[in-house]
Amino acid sequence: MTSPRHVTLIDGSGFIFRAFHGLPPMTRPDGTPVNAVYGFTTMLMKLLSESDADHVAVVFDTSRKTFRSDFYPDYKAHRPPAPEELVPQFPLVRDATRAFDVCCIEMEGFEADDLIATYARAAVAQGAKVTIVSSDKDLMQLVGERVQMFDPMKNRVIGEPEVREKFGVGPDRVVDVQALCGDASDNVPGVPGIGIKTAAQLIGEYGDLDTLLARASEIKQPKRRESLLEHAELARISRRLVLLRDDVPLPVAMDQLAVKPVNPETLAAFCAAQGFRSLMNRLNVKAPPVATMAAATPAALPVAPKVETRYELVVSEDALDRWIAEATRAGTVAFDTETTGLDPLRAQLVGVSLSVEPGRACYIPILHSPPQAQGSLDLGGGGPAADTPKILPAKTTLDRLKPLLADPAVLKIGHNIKYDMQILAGLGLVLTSLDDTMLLSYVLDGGAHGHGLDELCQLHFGHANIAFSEVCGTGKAQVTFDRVPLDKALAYAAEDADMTLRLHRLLKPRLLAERMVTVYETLERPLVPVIVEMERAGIKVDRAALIALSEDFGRRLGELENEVIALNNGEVFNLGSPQQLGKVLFETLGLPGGKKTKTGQWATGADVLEELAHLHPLPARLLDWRQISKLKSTYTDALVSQINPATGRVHTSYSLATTTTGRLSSSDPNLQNIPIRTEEGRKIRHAFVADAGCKLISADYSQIELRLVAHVAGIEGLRTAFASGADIHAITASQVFGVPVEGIDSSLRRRAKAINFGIIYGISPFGLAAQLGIPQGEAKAYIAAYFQRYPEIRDYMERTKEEARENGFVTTLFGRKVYTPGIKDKNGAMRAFAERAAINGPIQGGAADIIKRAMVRLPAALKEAGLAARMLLQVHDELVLEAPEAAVEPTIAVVKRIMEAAASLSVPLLVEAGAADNWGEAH
DNA sequence: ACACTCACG
DNA sequence: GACGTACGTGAGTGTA
Repeated sequence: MTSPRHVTLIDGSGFIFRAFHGLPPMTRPDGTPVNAVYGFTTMLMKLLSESDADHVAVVFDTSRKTFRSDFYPDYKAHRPPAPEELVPQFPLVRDATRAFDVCCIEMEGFEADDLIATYARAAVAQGAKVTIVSSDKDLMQLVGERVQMFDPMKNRVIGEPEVREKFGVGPDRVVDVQALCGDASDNVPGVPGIGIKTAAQLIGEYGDLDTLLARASEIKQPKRRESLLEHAELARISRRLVLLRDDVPLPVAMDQLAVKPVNPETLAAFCAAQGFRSLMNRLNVKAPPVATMAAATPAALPVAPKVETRYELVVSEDALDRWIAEATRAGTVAFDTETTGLDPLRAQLVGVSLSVEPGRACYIPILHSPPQAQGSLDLGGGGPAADTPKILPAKTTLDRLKPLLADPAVLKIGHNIKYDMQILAGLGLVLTSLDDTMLLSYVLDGGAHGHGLDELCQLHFGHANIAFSEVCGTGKAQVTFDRVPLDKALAYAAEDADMTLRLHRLLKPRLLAERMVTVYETLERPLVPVIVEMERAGIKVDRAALIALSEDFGRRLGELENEVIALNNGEVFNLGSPQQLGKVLFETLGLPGGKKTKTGQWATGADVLEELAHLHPLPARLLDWRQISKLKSTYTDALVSQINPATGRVHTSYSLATTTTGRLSSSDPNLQNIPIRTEEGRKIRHAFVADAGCKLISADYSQIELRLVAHVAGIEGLRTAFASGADIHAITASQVFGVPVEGIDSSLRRRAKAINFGIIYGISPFGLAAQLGIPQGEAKAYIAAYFQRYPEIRDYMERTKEEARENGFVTTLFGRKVYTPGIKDKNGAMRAFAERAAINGPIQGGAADIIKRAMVRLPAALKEAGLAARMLLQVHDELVLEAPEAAVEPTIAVVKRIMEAAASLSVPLLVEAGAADNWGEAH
């Protein structure tokens, strides 16, 4: 480890903005704007090739919230949000940095400038020379004997003379001048009436700011004197704002900044993915062929519904090569896989279809057995075997497809491409550069309709796709796709690829037009590979423990059943039948207070049975029976049967395009509703265990939805409550009921908690009354008291409802649309329902955005920290990871950091994390 | 296929 | 004054 001689620190965030505004718009073949990325990449390339620096880092801002905004909330507060076209470029610039194998440095709570100051000081202390690549005047205070700045856009070095020219004083007095003249763009106040010239003159005369302020009364000009005397404190605050911290703990050690040789292949892959062909030529690496941008850019107009179709069955090497070449030339190809089943871990790849222009597609069979001679049923013309052409060997096909799939310069479009990636991953094939028409539809029209391929084709093109059942049959007669005759397989599979391409041309241009680029590019698309890894990882369950639990539950069900039957005077009935139970309770036993459901049946829900429990012993027994029965059938029995024999783990499937709010959903099995609320249920959670030598880590956001309420609705009382870090429900109780926090008992706290939750759900007196078991009038009074104490919540609710009425949707803080159908329904109940959903939308959806962002960022952060931990599960506000036992502590630190920094709100985000051998104890 | 119930956030 | 309500999911069971 040699000490650095020349350290170059690049102000990444500053550069992005200047490049964005300074360069003409450029887009990638898929429509993503990349002009700032291009500018950054060329700058970095030039710098690395021309500079003699031996240590380099690119430093970024993380969020707006820094230690400065803590003591001066207006600091940089009135900056408009970044332009829509710039947002997707932020992560790409970091990708660019990594493609050069250069360190990205950022730290929550500090600006890039503070980190630069810190590294500069450390470098000088080690005897090195420092170059700061930036033109930001805020960094000029750092210039000195061994520190210079370089403006990469103007190709100009900034040393002491240049600083003097700008500020009229030397670098050591720059902060004093800035403190006086302020900075409108950063909201640094300064002293009113004093500009840069006067400031320089004053500092020149008095030496420094403190002396000037102390002797301000000596100033001759009356206005200037009064202003300085009156605003001395403002000047001191301003100095604190502009003075850079150079004592930040170094997030990355200096020696990590050492320049490494660039791997041309990594760099070429990155450039290819961005469509930077000229840069690849400069790199002297063989560029994967890419079509011209014009040819690859999707047509902006909807595709005519009726296009003549030409579908080709690919059974020769020539034809296969021709299709692959065409896809490569086009730079964009729709892609679909056909398999033997729905479970991607067990299904086998049967064939692949491709499409590069509407109406034209091919199907490449990979695993087709000739239709089995099904006795005498096969009566077709000349017999199937005779006209079944020979298909290419699977290995040939896969070997040829592999480079196409891995080629970052060719965009692969799929519909629910997660599934295809799973299938390919099972064969050791990697798919890079992807788009997903299901996710495009979801971000554009989530909540308006479903996002299945068939549904979308019907909706957008009035086209009915060939039904799967038509090809494979239904029920007992259903066959797997490998048994489908090739002509039918071609018609079905090629149509899917064709339609996927058409949908892409229709939907992708809408992203920019409807301002959904950010949601799609930063939350949805990058999540796909992350989810693929999670699903493939699965989670280990203790089979023996579940079986033992199941047996235990079975015994107790038998006992409870006997008791219930005895209580029904020995009259046998099916405990699982709500209909029979209703008759027993309200007819045979004649218990009072029966309610009917909307279909006229006796209602027998848990709330009803709890009411009845004090009149008769049977309902309580039945509640116990129901609980155990649910646990046994839905969890212990079902989970055991879901264990994948090959991995010994359960692999859920996450749906990315199901919910109306942006949440994920989990199925087959659903691992987002594993019991926890009751003692018996928790035992099931204990059966989710870590692999040998590992621990499970559970990290969950504390009160994320309520924090979002405080932030989105701007509720001052809640914000300060969260900032204090104390028990939020107790504080709410104290504020709403007017009792000091020490006087809050569990009952008051429980009521406050129910109101807090009610707010999230779009509160109503009826709902709150039902939740708390109190009269509606009382609930109404609570709500009134809450509104009184937190008046901003009422504005938020009205504002949100109005937004929904105006647009038909509401939006989350990341810009996701949540549709609110029924908001103008003439039926009052329907409308009220839509209104509550509208109020809930930005809250639940915002929380979903935040955890998605954390999930997208986490894998790289773990990798960067050299940690082998992997994400296994997401449960809306919780992430479950598996980590080697020895690495638990550092893993928790990274997970916490990434999750808490996933959004910067006006309230802190808090993540609580624990580790144990099983999920029950880790939580 | 639908209703009901209940597991989770 | 009555309507029917907490928001978002998925799964198992019974019934038609």
